[in-house]
Amino acid sequence: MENKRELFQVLTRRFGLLNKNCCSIGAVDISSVQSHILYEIDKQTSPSMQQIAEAIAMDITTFSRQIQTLIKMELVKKTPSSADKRVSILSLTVQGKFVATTIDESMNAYLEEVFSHMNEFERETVIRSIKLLNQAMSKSSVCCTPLL
Amino acid sequence: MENKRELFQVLTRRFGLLNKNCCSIGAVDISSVQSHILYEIDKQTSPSMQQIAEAIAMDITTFSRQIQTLIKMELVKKTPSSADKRVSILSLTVQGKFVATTIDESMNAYLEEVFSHMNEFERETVIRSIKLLNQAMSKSSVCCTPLL
DNA sequence: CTAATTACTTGCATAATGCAATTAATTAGA
DNA sequence: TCTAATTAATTGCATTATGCAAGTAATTAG
Repeated sequence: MENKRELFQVLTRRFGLLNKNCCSIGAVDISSVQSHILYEIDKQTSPSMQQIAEAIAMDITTFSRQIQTLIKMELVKKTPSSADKRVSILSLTVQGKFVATTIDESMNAYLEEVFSHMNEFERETVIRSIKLLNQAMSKSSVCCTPLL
Repeated sequence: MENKRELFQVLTRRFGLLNKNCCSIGAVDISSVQSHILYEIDKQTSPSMQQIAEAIAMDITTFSRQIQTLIKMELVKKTPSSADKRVSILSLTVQGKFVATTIDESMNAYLEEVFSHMNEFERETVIRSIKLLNQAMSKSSVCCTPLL
C-alpha cells in the first residue's frame, strides 16, 4: 500500500494555493478564510453566527471579528433574530452575493481547467472518489468534526 | 456535471482539520506549516532554504523566521554550504527526525482510519484518483506553482 | 575590479488566532 | 416569580504569522 501521507501532503499544498489565488475580485480582496465564510452564508438559510462558525470549524471569537470585517466591507449583513435577541442572523449583501458568486465561478473555472488535463473517464472517477473521500472523512472519528 | 467547487470546498476544509490535529507530539507542539517544513526537509537531500521555501510555496522571509523558530526548538539544523557561503543547508536534528517520523506515522494512521470506511475497491480508486488529481494540478497553469 | 545578482536576514506594519473575561438575553429550578 | 445557570456574541489581551522594503554578505558577470 502506498504512502498516503505523501499523496495528501502534496494535494493539501496545491489546494492551499488554489484557494489563495482565487479570492480577489476587482477591487475587493478577500482572504481564503473569508471566502469560506461567504460561501457558507450563501449556502445556509438564515444562519446564526454559531452555525457558520461551527460549519467552518472556526473559533467563535475569531469568527466574530471576521464578520465585523466583512460587514465593514459591505459584503455581509447582521440582523438580530426576532425569536432570540442574543442571536444574529447572517446574510450576504447584494455586493456580497456578487462576490460569492464570482468567486464560485472562478473557482469552478480553475477546477475545470485542472480537470481538462484528464479524459472523461478519469474525470468521472476522480469526482466519484472525492465524494467517497468526503463521506469517509465524515464517518471518521479522528477528524473533520464540522459535519456536513 | 456536478458542482466541483462544493466538493472541493468541503474536502479542503476537512483537510485543514486533519492537518491541524496532527501535529502535537508529546511536549512538542508544531503548527501545520511547520510540519510541512519538517516533511520537506526530511524528503529532500541537503536542501537550501530557497529550495524548501519554494517547495512549500512560502515567502522566503516568513520561511526564514519559521526556520529560526524550528532551530530554537532544536528540530532543525542550519549548516553553511562550503560551496557557496551564502547558502544554508537545512537538516533535521535527531529530535527533528523523530518528530517528523512520528507525525508521518500519526498522519498515516489517521488516513488509514479514514480509508477504513471504504472497501478495497474504493480505496484503490480513491488513491488512483488523488494521483490523477495531483498530476492534473501539476499540469495546470492556474495554480500550484510549487512543482512536484 | 566594479556592478549586478543572489541567499538570506531584519524592520516594520498588519492580520489572524484563541483563551479569558464581559455583556445581554434566555431558560431552569426553587 | 425571582434568582441562578446557560447561551450567543463581543472585547481585551498576548501571541504568532505574514509579506513588503531595505539591508548584509557572498558570488558572478562584464
